[in-house]
Amino acid sequence: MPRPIDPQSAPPHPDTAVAKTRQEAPVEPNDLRQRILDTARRLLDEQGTAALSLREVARRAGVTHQAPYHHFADRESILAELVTHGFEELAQRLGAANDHPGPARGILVASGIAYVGFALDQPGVFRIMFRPDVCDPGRFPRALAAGESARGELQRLVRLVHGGADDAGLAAMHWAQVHGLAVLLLDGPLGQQLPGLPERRAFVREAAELFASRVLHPGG
Amino acid sequence: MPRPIDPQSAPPHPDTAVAKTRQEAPVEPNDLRQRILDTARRLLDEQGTAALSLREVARRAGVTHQAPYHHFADRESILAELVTHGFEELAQRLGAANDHPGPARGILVASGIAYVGFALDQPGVFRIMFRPDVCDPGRFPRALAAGESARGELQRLVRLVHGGADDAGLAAMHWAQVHGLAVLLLDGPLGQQLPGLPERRAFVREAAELFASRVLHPGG
DNA sequence: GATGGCTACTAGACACTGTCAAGTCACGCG
DNA sequence: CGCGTGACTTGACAGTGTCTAGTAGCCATC
Repeated sequence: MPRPIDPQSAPPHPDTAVAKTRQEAPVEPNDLRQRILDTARRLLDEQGTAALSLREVARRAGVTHQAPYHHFADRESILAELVTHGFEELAQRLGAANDHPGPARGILVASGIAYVGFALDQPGVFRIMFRPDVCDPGRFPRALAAGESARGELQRLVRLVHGGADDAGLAAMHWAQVHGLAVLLLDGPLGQQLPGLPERRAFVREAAELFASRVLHPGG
Repeated sequence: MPRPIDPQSAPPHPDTAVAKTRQEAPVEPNDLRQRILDTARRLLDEQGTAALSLREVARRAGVTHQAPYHHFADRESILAELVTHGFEELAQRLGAANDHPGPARGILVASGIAYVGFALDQPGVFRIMFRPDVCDPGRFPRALAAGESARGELQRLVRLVHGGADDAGLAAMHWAQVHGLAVLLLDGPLGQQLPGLPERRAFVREAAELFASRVLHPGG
């Protein structure tokens, strides 16, 4: 009874011999698991969630359609792993922006650029990171935890920028701003208007500066 | 050769006799087309895009799995029709908010509430309105046009609120704010935090007021 | 009143999908 | 040597979107 691996548990890490003396694959350090993840991420970027089929992933990885099931419980588990990694990287990028020295305004702009930059760099993963129907947070606590770590960085940003204030409304406003910008650039009208990546990045910087100038020195 | 209906073309509107003297269905004013759309919308709200199957729609509508193909070219066409209606309703709601008498601040708040309110009222449709992989704007010009009409209302809002200014950056900032708020409330951490609809509406009002107060009286 | 076309379906098939169950094959260990 | 186990393969099943062929009822026309 070769039970499939539990979702989100650590990989078996079996140190299985690298030199498997296979004929077809010259190098292949064994990790089909990693190859599956990479292939899935590429397919996600190219064609979107709906088009991502486990069988296509297996085909591109050069194995049969059932091989992925030895490393992942089901399709959702693969996506959940990508989502988890995505949130971890997002948190790291936001953290780096927050650690940037300088005035609050610079931190704010850097953070916005980091958030939207992540979305532009990894559109496929970003698109499924906020979709409970694709990756149910209840089923995948590790993904949830990674998401909350990213959220923690955003709250740290708010404290840094607003002089220690820990206002939920302020935090929501910042998150909504960067998230909305990312979504509209990826899939909304802003994206249709700005097809090239460099233009998009320039626009993000501009928008972040505008937002910072409006939000940091309120008058009302 | 009973060609299926062109995508996004007007329905045939055949005025086919209401009194079809069917035994099973007592009333049924014939429009299977409308029933399909209603059923699809309900399924979309309940289970999301991935779970929406044409066959399930047909089953719930009490017809065979091929009946929908007489009214829609394919699955995507059904979704595109829902998206089109969604953008039309969104534009109408935004227009009503813009027409509201009173100061700029009130208009701004009403517009934000209208946008996010639409997302909260029609989550299933809202979720697919900004996903080109679900409804390709190139294939469905009517959906694209409806989207641009909503966008026009948002630009009108910017002009109303910022004294005639027609700044693309300002418009993007506003749209990103309300869109991000909607997405995070529906599928993001804000939604997990605020499970009930009344709390969500209250939060939206609060966030809109905060945003308005910050944005309308900048200091930088 | 029979004919033919039309609309609005039904019925069957196909390739494709995710997933379950059962094999297979090399390897390490007693 | 046998035996379990990890890493697959093979085969099957139900469910899906969509293509192709029908067919039942209505309409105007000859």
